[in-house]
Amino acid sequence: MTKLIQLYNTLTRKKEPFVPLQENKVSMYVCGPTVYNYIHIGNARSVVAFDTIRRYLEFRGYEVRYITNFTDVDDKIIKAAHEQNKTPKEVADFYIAAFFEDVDALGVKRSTAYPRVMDTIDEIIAFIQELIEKGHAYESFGDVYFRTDSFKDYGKLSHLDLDQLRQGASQRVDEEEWEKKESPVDFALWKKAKPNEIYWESPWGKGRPGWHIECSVMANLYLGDTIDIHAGGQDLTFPHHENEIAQSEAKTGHTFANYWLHNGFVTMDNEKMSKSLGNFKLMRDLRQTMDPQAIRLFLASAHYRHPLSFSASAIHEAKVQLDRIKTALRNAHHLLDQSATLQEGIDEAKVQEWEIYRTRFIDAMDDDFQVQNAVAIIYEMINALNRYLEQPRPTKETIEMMISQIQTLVGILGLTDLYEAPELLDEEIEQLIAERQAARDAKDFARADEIRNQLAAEGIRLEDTANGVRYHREGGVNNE
RNA sequence: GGCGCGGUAGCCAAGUGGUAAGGCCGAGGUCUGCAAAACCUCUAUCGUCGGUUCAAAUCCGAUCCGUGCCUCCA
Repeated sequence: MTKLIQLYNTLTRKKEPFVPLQENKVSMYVCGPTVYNYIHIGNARSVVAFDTIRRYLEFRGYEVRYITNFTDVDDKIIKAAHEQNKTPKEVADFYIAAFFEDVDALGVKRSTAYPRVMDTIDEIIAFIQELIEKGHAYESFGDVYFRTDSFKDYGKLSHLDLDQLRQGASQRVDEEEWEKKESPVDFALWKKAKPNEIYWESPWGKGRPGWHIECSVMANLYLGDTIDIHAGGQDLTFPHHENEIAQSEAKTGHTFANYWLHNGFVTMDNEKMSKSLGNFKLMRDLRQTMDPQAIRLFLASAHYRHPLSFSASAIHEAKVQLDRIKTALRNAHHLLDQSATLQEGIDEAKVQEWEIYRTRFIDAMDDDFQVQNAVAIIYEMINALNRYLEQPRPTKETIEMMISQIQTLVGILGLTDLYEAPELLDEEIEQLIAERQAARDAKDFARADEIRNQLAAEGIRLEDTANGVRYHREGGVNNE
């Protein structure tokens, strides 16, 4: 694999060949959630999109250091804490635990580390101090602001014009801020604590970090001055990521991140799903009635930068597709279990054919992570597998090769454990299945169907095949 | 106003110069005692108008519609 991965870089607005700083190693920072609520499917999309990219980079042989933060100091958390009569840390801890439950269900791989603001205060203060020393920040009435005019590249990521931003901001900023800020576009690095707010001691008095500074500090702390990939939702491009660049590059004098990746939104009725609009679906609620793996497959149904329209029927469609993959794997395994009747040896022509599928999958992913095209190839593989299983003389090793290929590629999409060996059945049920076979042999189809229906009522589905009875348990959520 | 994204079959969604991937749904068929699963076949000329070209969904111009960021938001 000598070809380079191409990825779309928000910074240059172009697809670029991906060349990490160190050969075979990738440093990646993805902005994590502010933990004052459960995550919704829009948040999940971001997590899943970059998890898939991370998994793909690992598949391509890179060692990925993958950092996601938790914002656990923030206005909304403070507000939630007051309302719930808890400390901010308690609120954060609660929603962090909930976050893991949600993303674990989606098959998201754990990050290398999950830094939290509360644990990074000292480093944040030191970082801000350095910015002040270098003239890029100033203290004002207990707050500290970033001096935007001191950073000549401001706006390079979002491609916004500083003068226009200044105009826009000047109309919005209130009188109090006017007094405190040198320029309306300056943003807070440190906020003076209001009464009854959580605070830390600092050279500027009691206060807490602003929103943007944490990511600059954590990325620097865990990944160094320059990182390979920085990612997040499109809505973070401005101001969050723009400000991160300003802070980090002003401090270090080095490029903060070489590649900026931004995922598109999940929409509801053609509108962006967002907490502020209130039109969101919590993962926690969706998981009650929808298979999380189907949700994950749904999230792979469009390119990560494009909008993705959420609907129950779309998830249902994904569930049907997921079942198609699972059924094919199950049927293949069923045939393998009849290995006495299978031929030995491997079909070299099939091996070659399947290398082509693999290559096409890689080509799709190499081109800015076109998962929806990669998934299309998986469906072609499923079709090819199903056809092969129907051949008169399939060989054991060939089937195993196909299963292995499918599982590897589907695993990159975070869909693992799609095949579970059929659980052992109760003796009673075994008896019934045997009885049904006898009934069928005796052409007593009424009795045979009766038993099949009875077992179906217990969630065990029987399928008659040329290679004996196949059964599986239908369980879990149905997505109906 | 500035900076973007998108308009492809009933639905979702690829395709960025050579006569439209894949999936869902639907119809028909094969296999099966039936069912299930699977397989096979069928279903589009690409928002509109104009231009460039031997050739355009794909390039250029115009236009209509939807939508995102510019303030917290994945």
